[in-house]
Amino acid sequence: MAGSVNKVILIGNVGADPEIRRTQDGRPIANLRIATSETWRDRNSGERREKTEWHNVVVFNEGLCKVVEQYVKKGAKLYVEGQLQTRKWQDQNGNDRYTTEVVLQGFNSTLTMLDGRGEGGGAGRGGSDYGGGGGYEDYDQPRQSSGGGRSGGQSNQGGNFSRDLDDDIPF
Amino acid sequence: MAGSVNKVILIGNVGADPEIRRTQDGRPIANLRIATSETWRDRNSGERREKTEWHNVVVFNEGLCKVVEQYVKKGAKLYVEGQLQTRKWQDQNGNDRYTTEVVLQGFNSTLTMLDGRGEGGGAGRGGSDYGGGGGYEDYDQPRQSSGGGRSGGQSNQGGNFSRDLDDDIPF
Amino acid sequence: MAGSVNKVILIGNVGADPEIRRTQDGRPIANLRIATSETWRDRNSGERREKTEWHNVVVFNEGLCKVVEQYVKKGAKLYVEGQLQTRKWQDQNGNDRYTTEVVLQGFNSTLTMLDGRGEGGGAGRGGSDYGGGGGYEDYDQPRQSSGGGRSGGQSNQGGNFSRDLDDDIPF
Amino acid sequence: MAGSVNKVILIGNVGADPEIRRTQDGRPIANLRIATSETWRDRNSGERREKTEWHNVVVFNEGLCKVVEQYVKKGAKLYVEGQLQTRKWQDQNGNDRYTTEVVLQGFNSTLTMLDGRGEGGGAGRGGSDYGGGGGYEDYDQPRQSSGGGRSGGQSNQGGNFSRDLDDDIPF
DNA sequence: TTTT
DNA sequence: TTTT
Repeated sequence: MAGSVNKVILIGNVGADPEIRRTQDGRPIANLRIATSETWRDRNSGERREKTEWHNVVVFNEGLCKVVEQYVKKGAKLYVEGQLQTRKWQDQNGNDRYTTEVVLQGFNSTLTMLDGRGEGGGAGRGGSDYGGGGGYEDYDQPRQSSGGGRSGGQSNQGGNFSRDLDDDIPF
Repeated sequence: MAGSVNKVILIGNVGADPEIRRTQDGRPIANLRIATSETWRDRNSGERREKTEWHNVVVFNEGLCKVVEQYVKKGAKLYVEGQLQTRKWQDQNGNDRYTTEVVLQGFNSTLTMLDGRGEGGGAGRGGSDYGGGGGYEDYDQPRQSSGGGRSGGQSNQGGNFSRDLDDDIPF
Repeated sequence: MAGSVNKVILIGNVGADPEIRRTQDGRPIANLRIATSETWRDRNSGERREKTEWHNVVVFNEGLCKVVEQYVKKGAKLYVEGQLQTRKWQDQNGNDRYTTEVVLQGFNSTLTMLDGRGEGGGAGRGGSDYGGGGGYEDYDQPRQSSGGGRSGGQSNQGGNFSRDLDDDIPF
Repeated sequence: MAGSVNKVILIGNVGADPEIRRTQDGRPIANLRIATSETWRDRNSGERREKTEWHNVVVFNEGLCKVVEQYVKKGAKLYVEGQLQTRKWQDQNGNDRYTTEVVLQGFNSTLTMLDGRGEGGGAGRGGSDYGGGGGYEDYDQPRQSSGGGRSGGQSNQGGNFSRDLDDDIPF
């Protein structure tokens, strides 16, 4: 289907220390429970009311898994951006069951810490600085370079381009 | 909890004509199935691959329900913006089951038609023009008016403010 | 034009205490400067680099203005959701100039505080509880009520609908 | 700054055939004008009113530039996701001027065609299938492979991970 | 002018 | 199970 978008944006708190597992070939998968909540004042009683929603978040992106592993603890406030995905499974009676998750995988997923908790001071976004994850690693590579860079067929790690304010590009 | 966000944005196609039901007190509820899909080229085989995800969308907003009722048909391409919500129910064996839906309810939900199908040419957004739905009905009311307008206690339907380009506000 | 979306989402810090002005007819307008920044590691030098972007945010929504007035101070971390808007003005030489701002106005604007600074404990979202702002005021009013509620033609302030987990609606 | 988000989402129509220029080292830059508009009914006169907003969109992402070059024409309806960026320049009198643009650059930018115009039937998203642009090229590469894949230092084009429905990962 |  |  041409022209499709599937995006979830959450800001909420992590309900428990994340679980991190590994696939047989060693890739990490992190599972998070994130709570969002709304408060409002009941129109009749005037009481304050609150409703909390719990979200299952699954992180496949390797760089973001490292961020989760190192920094995310119970209670942390996070911004996450991912996709909705429903997977089918069988319960012990062989009945089909469905679970919907927010999946962070691929180039347009993000996880950002919104408080300082559990950190030395850094933060995690898009896997930057963490090695594996579609981040800004080549954001500032030299554009003038002729030998390597993006001209080859193999090195476009994320497809980013750099643009400095003092750039000589006339636009 | 202070500072929480729960937002889903989908662009996709409607899988079937929507069902619209009514509660006992007459409020409409529309249910939609929306498909989003991703295509990519398999890195090894070079084949084009596609994965489709189906989403349950539930519309509680009355104005948006009217839009759905009048304009949304099978195949329509929609933009929807709502919230993730998981509800618990019991299956026939009394086991707890959970279903996650994208809920359009309240002031920051939107539904917009992205093709002309089934329409005379208009579109539905935020319930504008459809009466009940938190839209722009008062967007351009006269700000100078002293008698009516927003000064009363009952008529601020959505809390919008107007700002014209020729406004005399010095900012 | 049918089917248009104009949305900006920012998470950043406020650069200075907000200015709040009033129009001649008494409506408040809040101006905020919000900084977002990206950090990345330079691919060649290995140095950490940072780029900060400053955004002009204008709040027309009355409820959100109250939140700004009461709680937002220099340094606060905010989530804001609004629209892009470019306005034309003349400089002292009579030349046309253009300024692009993030405008919070109307039903799908949001401002949420992401830290506790400057607050007694509350938070501001969509103007809830603050009177004017398209929030959840009627979110939980009794649907069964026959006397008041949403059954009239004039009182649907925001187009919200309520849905409790223990609702008797069969969906 | 830890925990910052700068995101713009637009759905609108392209006002003119895009201009594509190249930097001195050959990288493409596409400039688009995109119109979004709102319609509402004037509360007093009952007339339908419309306000159109024009956005400057600059595409640095190489894969997305190819999509623009090949498929985007005047009148096309697009979904774009990028960042706000204000650049400073000098007018002919040496005065500082500022222009704010929506920049598509890097891993979390997207451009998707929402109509079939000017296309054979395909669509452009995240540069998928178009070579350079942070798309899904390696979405489905074999995870079991030991020789190539993501283990080397050169081939992680976007940092995506694959997850099939029939995956043997126990989660 | 914020923040880390 | 989080947070305010």
